[in-house]
Amino acid sequence: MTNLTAPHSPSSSVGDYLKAVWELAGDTGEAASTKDVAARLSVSPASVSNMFARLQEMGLVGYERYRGAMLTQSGRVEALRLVRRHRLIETFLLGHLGYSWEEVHEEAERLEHAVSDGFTERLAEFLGHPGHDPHGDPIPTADGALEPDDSFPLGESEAKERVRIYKVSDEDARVLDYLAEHDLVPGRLLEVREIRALDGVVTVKDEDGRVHSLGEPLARSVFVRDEP
Amino acid sequence: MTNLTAPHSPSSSVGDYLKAVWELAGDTGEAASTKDVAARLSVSPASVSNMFARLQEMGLVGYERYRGAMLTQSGRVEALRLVRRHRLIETFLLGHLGYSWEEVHEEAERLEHAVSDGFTERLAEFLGHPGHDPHGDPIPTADGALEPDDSFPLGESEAKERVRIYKVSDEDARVLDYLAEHDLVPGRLLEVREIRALDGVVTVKDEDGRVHSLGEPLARSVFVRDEP
DNA sequence: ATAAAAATTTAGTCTTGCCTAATCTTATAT
DNA sequence: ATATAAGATTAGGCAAGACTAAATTTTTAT
Repeated sequence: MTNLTAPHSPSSSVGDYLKAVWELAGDTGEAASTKDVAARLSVSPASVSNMFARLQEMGLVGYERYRGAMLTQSGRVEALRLVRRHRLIETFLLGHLGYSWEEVHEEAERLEHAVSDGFTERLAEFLGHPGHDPHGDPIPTADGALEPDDSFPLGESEAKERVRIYKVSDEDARVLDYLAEHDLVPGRLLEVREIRALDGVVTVKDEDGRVHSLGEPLARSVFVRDEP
Repeated sequence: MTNLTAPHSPSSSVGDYLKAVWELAGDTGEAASTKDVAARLSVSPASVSNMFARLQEMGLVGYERYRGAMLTQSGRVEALRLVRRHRLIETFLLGHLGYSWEEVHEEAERLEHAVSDGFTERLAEFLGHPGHDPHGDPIPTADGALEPDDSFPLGESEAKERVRIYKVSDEDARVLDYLAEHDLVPGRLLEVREIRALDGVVTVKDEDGRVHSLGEPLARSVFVRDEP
């Protein structure tokens, strides 16, 4: 095959696996399981076993049979390159092309394998070098540094606290749409009124004085940090 | 393989071959030869024979052994979809991301296989639905119509004619750079002063009164139309 | 402690595209 | 008209990645 991918860039499949391992096990020191990676990539477990072995050959993961895989240093770097691409592309699609939350992930997933590092950096320039994507997730820098994320779900905060929305989970597009509609977006300052243990409903007041009652699924999707 | 390409979209290789056939034989009624396609795609002739047979299976080309391939109606539609993508992407890369002529082709070539039709149309919207790419080549419409191109090389015009630059050949980036620097870009109005048969040098005067003498390689790269 | 369930790996295929080497057709030049 | 050259095709392989089915290991539940 004519190699049209950038030099040193592993194939797009390899990248998918690395990113899946990163998303599942990240920097936790845990290994990602065959089953979880298979589910995330919609691929059979057998394919994952196979790929884990190959990734180890390439020095991108540490892998022990029946124990799962964890990223090596170079695997992490490679994964973060893809994450950077993905988040920059999402930022562009949402901010400039009018994509909805629903559509954006799939397109970005496809594009992140096709663009070069050169494209990525020019896009970053075009976007004004954003530090976070529209969900609030931090964008790794070109040299692989990632802002530490010490946010926690709104559901785990305490009444009376003042918190700032750091990110919103990108798992469910409907949740995202609801939150966006109510202006519960990254950067927003909230005052926690009540955390009801009984049903997990969280009541907050936003900067404009509006009060929101969020059930457990919503409260779990909003990640906040304490505001001094 | 997880199918991440848009529905109904042939694989990226298939698209490359269709585009190559279109670029080589276009609507001329001629067939594209194995050798030419092989050279254009940097692939062995054997691979081309193989693919021609497969493309015929799929109804995308008409193919006769030892005679080459020509696009069928549906092959042409598919090729033009890719050409549309390619030209829109180039327009974006050159106009908004600061790419140079030199870099743009390769990146667009890679991207055109990764983007969906949805992306393409949103990009078109973002760009203001341009009818031509920055070289002047017409961009096929979403429904596969392509503006007829009745331009001819500057070298074949006649002295005293007033002509307008329609497009510049994208074959040689150095030529492109020279022409851009001297403002010999699509849309420019020229008055042909002299066509010297001896060495093929063409002398023109541009809208601002500047006079340019273009040797045969340059005169061959500038395509013009008669200006009434 | 052990049987059953769940997770993982191995083994064997398939498809897409590419390659080289060998053969066959067509075109060209005497 | 025919020998040679050029072009195209066939045959046989290889690699990446995916799959299913069967075998194995680990975990869980009694």
